[in-house]
Amino acid sequence: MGATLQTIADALGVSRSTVSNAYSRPDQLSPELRSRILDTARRLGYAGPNPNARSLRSGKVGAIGVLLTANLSLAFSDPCTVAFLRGLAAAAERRETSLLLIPLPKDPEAAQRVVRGAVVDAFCVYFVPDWCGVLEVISSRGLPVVGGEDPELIGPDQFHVGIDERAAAREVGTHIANLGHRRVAILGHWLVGNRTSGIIQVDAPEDLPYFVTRERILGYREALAAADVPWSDVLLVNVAGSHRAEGELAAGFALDRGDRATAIIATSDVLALGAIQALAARGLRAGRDVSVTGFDDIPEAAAVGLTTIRQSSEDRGRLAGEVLLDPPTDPDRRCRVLPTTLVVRATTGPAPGL
Amino acid sequence: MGATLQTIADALGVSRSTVSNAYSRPDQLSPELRSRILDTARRLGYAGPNPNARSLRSGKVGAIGVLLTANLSLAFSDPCTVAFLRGLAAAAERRETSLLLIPLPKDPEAAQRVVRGAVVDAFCVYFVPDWCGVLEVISSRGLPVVGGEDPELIGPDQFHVGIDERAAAREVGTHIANLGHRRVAILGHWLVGNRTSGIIQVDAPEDLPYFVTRERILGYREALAAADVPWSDVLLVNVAGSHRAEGELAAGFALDRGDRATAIIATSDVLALGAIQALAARGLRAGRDVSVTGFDDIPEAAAVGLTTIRQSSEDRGRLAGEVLLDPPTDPDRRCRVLPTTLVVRATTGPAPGL
DNA sequence: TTGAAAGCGGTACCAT
DNA sequence: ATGGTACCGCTTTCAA
Repeated sequence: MGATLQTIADALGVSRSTVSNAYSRPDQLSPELRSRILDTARRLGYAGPNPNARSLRSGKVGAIGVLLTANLSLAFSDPCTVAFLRGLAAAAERRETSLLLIPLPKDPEAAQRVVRGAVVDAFCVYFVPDWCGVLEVISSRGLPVVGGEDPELIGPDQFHVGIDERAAAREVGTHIANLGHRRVAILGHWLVGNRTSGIIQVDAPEDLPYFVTRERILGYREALAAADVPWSDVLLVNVAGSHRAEGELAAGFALDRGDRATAIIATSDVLALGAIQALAARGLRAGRDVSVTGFDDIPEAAAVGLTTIRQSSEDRGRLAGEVLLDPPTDPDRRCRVLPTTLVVRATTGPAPGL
Repeated sequence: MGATLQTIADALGVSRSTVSNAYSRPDQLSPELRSRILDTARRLGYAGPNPNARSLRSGKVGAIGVLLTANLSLAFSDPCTVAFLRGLAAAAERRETSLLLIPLPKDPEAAQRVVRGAVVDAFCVYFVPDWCGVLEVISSRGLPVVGGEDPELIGPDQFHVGIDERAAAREVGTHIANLGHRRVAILGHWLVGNRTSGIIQVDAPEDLPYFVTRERILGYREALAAADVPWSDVLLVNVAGSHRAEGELAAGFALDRGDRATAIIATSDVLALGAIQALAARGLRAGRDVSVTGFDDIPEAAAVGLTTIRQSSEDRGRLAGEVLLDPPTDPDRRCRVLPTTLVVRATTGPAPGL
């Protein structure tokens, strides 16, 4: 406590450099002197070089910053995010690197401040709205970034690891259209920034703020349009969260009206599971009365027979970590697109009356 | 990139202090000058004060270090750990604080090095073996710690947030003994340090390396002893992990032998769920043929009717964060013991033949 | 092998 | 309101 390199140096009558070397470059001094130094340090209660000072000097911290929208606690509720972090963590620990989980304030200015001030060597952005400007801050700090969101990340220190969100969503849309559904509702998590769930009208989905949900919506729209289901006929429900209960609530908007939807497309499995609950509560059966699809293929999806898109969030996290920890020199490998599969199970079936 | 405070100062012919103030203390200079500074900074691609340098000088980082044993990725697999982190995160984000998730190497020396080098303001230790010496490193760094493990943490900067592990375990043991069970097996996660599951003999549980499992084992032993079940009759199985599959495997050791156990006590719900699977695979029913107990009361426990100890890992995490973020002045509040309850459900019943 | 000195990029106190 | 000037604690040439 309170002891510094100098303290030890003085106590032994050696120079600071030597003490520093005793910790950071053992080969630069005699083993004997080194052990004398280490002993004295222990005796004086010196904990070793101050990490702050060391990283200021060396420019390395040993941590990668993970940018997560809004509440961190939510990150730990969502199975997909947890899987992603698990993969990322696996990659990080192999290099004795830590993960700095950074809660991003809602206010863009505050968000930027936080990103500017994070003590890290690199960033991983996960589910961050386009407008908050954190990518700009990162690049102005000159730090590497990997994102699953913006495939336009292509600078020398910028990487992309993700899936083809739009193509995957298109598969879902096509599947639903092929089954003859014409009254379709889409439950989208955080389609818009506000905090309340409800029906919204989005004439231009290309302007939605979150890359992931935006792309998925665009994919659904493309597929439905190809099957002559006009976008204006599609009911869009914004879901202000990623919990099952919110999915259940949101599904209610699609179910409790005269022209009940015959198909509910959810942008995540968690929401879809909620929708299935909503059906059950109304005496309806998923796959017969109303078709339901999800996205992600979390473990529970298989258990309830949910039709969904399979992706491996864990792989995605792992790859993101690896890309950051030893950056590929080959520019082609700076952008990785992982595979997805449409998994058709029991919750989708022909539109009733066909 | 490459621009510093000085760069901006020179460009405007003002002093570094002023530029610094423009960022850190807006009230110390005229709004006009401030905006001129900020503009120039933007123009010159200056990202704002270097976080490393700032934290070296100010002594604050805005992050709390979370020490997790072995693989971080495991932390994200275990529902209990995830819940704990969720609570911790909730407390942290309220103060614009980040969480540095630190994977602790197996090797004690490496572990200490990592802890010594972590750029944080405080630590939270979660499931760390006694012998690795990280607590000592933390205290020599003079940083606050909160742990759920060692209630002996009582220094002015040391806090404890946990449950009475032993008393809770004692309740389980008493419950099992009261049901008449005499052939008892205990599945314990990480009872010993090695990486393989199997039957072990532990004559002195008080020497087990992990606080949490040690206390629980001691609690079980006390309760069983009080009911005249000698410790030497109890089958102890070490489980090298915290996955359901490992619980299933471990339960096999207790089931596939002549004097099959009539009760399986697991130190966590996840293991208990695995044990129930092991029973099913052998055509046995939990609660009738063999009683099973868990610990934690994770959501799935209720679903399968598991008898267990209820605790709130999320509360624990939240409280740990709060204690670190604004330390109680009252010494009594430096040690918080959260409540637990024995929840008796369907997986425990009278010993067969009674 | 060891030591001296110059930063790394800021912040904070004290003048002005 | 702005500037001057010590540091913060360590690493890193370079010289001895």
